[in-house]
Amino acid sequence: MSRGLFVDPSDAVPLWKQIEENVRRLVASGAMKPGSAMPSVRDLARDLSINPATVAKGYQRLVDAGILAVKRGEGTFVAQKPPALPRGEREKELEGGAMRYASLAVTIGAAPDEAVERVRHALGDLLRKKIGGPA
Amino acid sequence: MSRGLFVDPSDAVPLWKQIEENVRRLVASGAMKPGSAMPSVRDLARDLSINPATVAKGYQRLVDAGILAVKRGEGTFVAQKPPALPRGEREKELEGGAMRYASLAVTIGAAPDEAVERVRHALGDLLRKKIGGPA
DNA sequence: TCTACTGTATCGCAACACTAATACAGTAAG
DNA sequence: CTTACTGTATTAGTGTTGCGATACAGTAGA
Repeated sequence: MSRGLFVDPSDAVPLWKQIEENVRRLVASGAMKPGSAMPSVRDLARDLSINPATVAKGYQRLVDAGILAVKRGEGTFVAQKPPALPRGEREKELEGGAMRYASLAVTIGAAPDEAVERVRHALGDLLRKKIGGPA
Repeated sequence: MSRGLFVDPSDAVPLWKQIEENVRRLVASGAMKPGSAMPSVRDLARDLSINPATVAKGYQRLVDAGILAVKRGEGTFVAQKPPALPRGEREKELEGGAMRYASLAVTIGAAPDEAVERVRHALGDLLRKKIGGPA
């Protein structure tokens, strides 16, 4: 049992990024509560059969983002306050994501209504199931 | 005037991909009509101050996708029938994009309504302004 | 035929990213 | 103090990718 964390080495997405995104979602969805301990880089690396440095890279980015906090020599923990970026940054992120998605939709010739509906559905899924992890 | 095509070398996105995406949108939005001639690889390369092979790579992918058609020795033209990928593929693309965006929105803690509204707005912009270019 | 234009194919160079291996530094418990 | 555990930093190997230069092949018009 690996605490709900999985990676897929055959995926084009880098391992460290898969770790980062998975943890982001686990925290954002409340599946991992503030203050709880993350598996150590070596433990998780052993679980996933990858190098500890790769796990460390994923953790590091999450620490930078304020999602994880590290007590040196003790371990890594979920931060007490999920950061929830400053209003400005948050809007910028969302705006950029919306543009990318809209651009894709237009490019493949999808009807705007369909594109919007698809997002609504995806959002519903995500919020309902919290996070399943990878299926 | 380069027919509404621009690229930004300082952007992380590859030049050939910028070309590909711009043309896709120009065609999808109707700004470039079926049968109309594209600038030659050399002309466009000169305009953009890049290598013809880079333009050719962008064109090649568009030809493969059925968006452009080439008459060897004459030039490259917008295909008569914008392909609009097979239903399956198209849906898959859209679905994936929606999931990515929804995931982002949830991660940064955006309200679903706001996320949806943001997409609607972006779509409106894109369809109204045809293409904005790099900006 | 000759010339000037089309796109195509191939090669090489440079830059970048991912992953892993190894050695280092801090903390806690025996 | 010693040991065993934390995370960190540095380095190296490997593969991928972007880009450009050059040579090749087909078509149109004088």
